[in-house]
Amino acid sequence: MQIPTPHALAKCDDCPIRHRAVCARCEPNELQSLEEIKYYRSFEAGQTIIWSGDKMGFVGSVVSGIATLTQTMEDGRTQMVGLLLPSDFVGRPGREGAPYDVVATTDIVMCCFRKKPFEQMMAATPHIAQRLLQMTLDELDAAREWMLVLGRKTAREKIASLLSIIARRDASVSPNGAQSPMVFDLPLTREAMADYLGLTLETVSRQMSALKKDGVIRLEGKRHVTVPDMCRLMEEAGDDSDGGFLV
Amino acid sequence: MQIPTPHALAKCDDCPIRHRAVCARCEPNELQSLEEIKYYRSFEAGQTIIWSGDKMGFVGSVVSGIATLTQTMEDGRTQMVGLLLPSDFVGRPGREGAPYDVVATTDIVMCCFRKKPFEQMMAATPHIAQRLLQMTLDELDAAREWMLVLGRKTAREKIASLLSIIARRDASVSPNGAQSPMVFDLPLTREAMADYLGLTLETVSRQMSALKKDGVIRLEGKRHVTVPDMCRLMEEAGDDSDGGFLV
DNA sequence: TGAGCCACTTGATCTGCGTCAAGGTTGATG
DNA sequence: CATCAACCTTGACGCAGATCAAGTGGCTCA
Repeated sequence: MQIPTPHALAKCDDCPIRHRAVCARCEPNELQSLEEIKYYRSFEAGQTIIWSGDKMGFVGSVVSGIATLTQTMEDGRTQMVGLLLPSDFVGRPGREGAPYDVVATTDIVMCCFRKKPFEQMMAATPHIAQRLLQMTLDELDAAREWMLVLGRKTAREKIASLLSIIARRDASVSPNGAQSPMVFDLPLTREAMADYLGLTLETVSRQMSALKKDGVIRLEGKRHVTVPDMCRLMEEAGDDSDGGFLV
Repeated sequence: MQIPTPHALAKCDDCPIRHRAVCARCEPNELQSLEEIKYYRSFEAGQTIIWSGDKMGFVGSVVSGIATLTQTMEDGRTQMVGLLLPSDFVGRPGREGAPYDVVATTDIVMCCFRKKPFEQMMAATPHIAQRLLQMTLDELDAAREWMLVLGRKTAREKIASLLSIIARRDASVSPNGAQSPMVFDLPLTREAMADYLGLTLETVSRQMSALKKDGVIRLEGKRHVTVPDMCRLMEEAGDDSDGGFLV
């Protein structure tokens, strides 16, 4: 597994893997401080990174791989409440415990900072707190957008919404951008998709088949998706918004 | 309408109406700067405070009354994504437009700061950005808790969850705290409850009747609710969490 | 080569909630 | 006091999606 250079991670928006908590505008001595408290952790697919309620001694960014945030009721019903893709930030400066399980769904590498020193640094470096505020506002927007999906959309619209989010998120990373046709690999099992969408895995499977039959998507194997026409997909999602920041 | 004194609003956690964006720890000159950019606005029940997409030139706190954040699809389906009760913060420092409609559901008074000067002040006063970050994390937790409600709970559980949230929120304000039996007035119509819960108003009405028949709640009129046993209500809500910060 | 497992698909049936429709209650207004 | 409009309740019925169940394809491992 190749680890990106510290330098690349210290950059922000203009870097393919944006370590968005910190920023190219940092002074050299700030970057130096970050270097000193930085380390890498990797997890295998299926491993739980943090259990709900546990203390979380670090904050960090996803370097590669996928993780999910999930909540579980006593009787086992689960709802995914967040999807962490590369460059996404994890952690809650100023908070003790984690409010939900964080689970690696693929092998994953994270770039972490020990929490205490990071918090001290945040207190001393105003623009880091402001940057985190902006990122948290983004997450809040995504969560609220998702509330509309969960509360008001049909199963077919839910699937189309999820595909559209993953496709767009993928496009923002890939070198050729948002070209039709879009091609990507689903990072989630049918069950994980169901947990994200408040559906059962059978319904997910049926709706995927229906979208395929209707030519909205093509499927090679179970995970490799081709979207011949993104506009069509977004219509199916009931999405008029021209691509708000979703996940 | 009696307006609270500026002094009360400038306090934070220990104040009954916590103007949580600022804080008792502010220096006198910071408070003075806040005074200079502060003003009050009131709206009538039903009035839209901000339309989705419009520029929002202020940030502020709810002083009295209730407002909702709602998202709407082209075909008219709507989902409430936030409920603003007294002391809640509205606004997105560093952002231009509003991502959803903000609607007054009762007559409402807000204490506002013009956005530009507030942002400047935030840049100059690190602890304000940190305080806003904490508040935004709270909102994010609430939104994610709500995703579980929307995605996985039954209609009956949804209603019980909403009642439990409002009751607890009410208790944290009222002088006698969370005593059983709890008594409060629903600040929402059946339709607004439905929009919050991803249900129809008929289903809300039916489930309210069912909870009443089963003795979980008592109703005088349509809005005045008595909860003889909060534990019972929280069981109905499927809530094991001992009262996380929800709305 | 075959056994076993996992992720997924597909079918049959059931049910919770939406939809449509008909009242009931309350409070404001002339 | 009558009228009207919100707001709410209740019933009958239908359907989207859950549930239960059987089967498929591809992978690993012996």
